[in-house]
Amino acid sequence: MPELPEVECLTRAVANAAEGWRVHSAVFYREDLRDPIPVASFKAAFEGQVLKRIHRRSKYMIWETANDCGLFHLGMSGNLLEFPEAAPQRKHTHAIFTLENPAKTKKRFFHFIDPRRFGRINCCAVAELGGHAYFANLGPEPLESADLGKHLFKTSRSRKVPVKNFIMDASVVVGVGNIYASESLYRAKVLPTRSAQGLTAKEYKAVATKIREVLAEAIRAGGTSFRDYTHADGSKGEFEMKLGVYGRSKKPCRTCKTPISEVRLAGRSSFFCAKCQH
DNA sequence: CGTGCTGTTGCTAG
DNA sequence: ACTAGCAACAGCAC
Repeated sequence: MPELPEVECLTRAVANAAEGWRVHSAVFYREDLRDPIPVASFKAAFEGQVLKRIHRRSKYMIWETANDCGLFHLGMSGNLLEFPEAAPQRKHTHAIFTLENPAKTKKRFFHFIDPRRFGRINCCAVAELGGHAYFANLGPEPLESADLGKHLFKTSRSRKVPVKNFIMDASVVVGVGNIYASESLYRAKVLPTRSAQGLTAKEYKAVATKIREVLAEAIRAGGTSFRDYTHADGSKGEFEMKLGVYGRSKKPCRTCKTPISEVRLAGRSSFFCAKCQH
């Protein structure tokens, strides 16, 4: 499920349900995700502690207690869903976090599910968060970076990779995954195949504006642009973002009716309109 | 049955 | 400094 808008929406939902609640227990069913889960440290850090703040950085959800951070990445197929059950409800449930309200009258169960196991669950001290390997080499948050266009232009001067790969590089800017990379370049009217160093400052300003716009719009739509994004009850969310080009190979461009083109860039499907984008 | 895709990211070799 | 290629995995469309 994960690009930035999906992680942002999920993080807000979890924050609403879990901030101020105490971690009663963290149970792990397997620890061989992309990185091994440090089960003992995680349990030692979190069990019995109150979740003070739940937020997002890049595509990581971060759970903060007074001293520790839990780090969750959903990889390509991960989800963190609330169920009314303390026992696994899905085949690929790898961890269950039982939370308790301050009065100890209610419990909530969050299930970490990830069929492909590209996700991550890790932890570190609050004081070490910024220097953690997951965060040490990240570019700015697009939604918090008002001068993103200037940043992209400056950073791209010696980069020959296709601009689509450039904006997907998390050390350049975080949170632009495969879908929204195609979408923002389509809106900015820039071909994804162009060399990053070939774009002008003006073009990067447009690219930056559209990255921010498309991510904000996807968040507003509830992060439901994905084919298999579902809530715990199986519902899809109330509305779905209308994608301009992603997955629309050979279908008419929504602006000029030209059939949408598809190419592979760095092994990833990439979509564009050969007439609208230059 | 196989084959070739799929939302991520970081390592490797060049 | 920069880049392409690949690896990790399960599920699904064909």
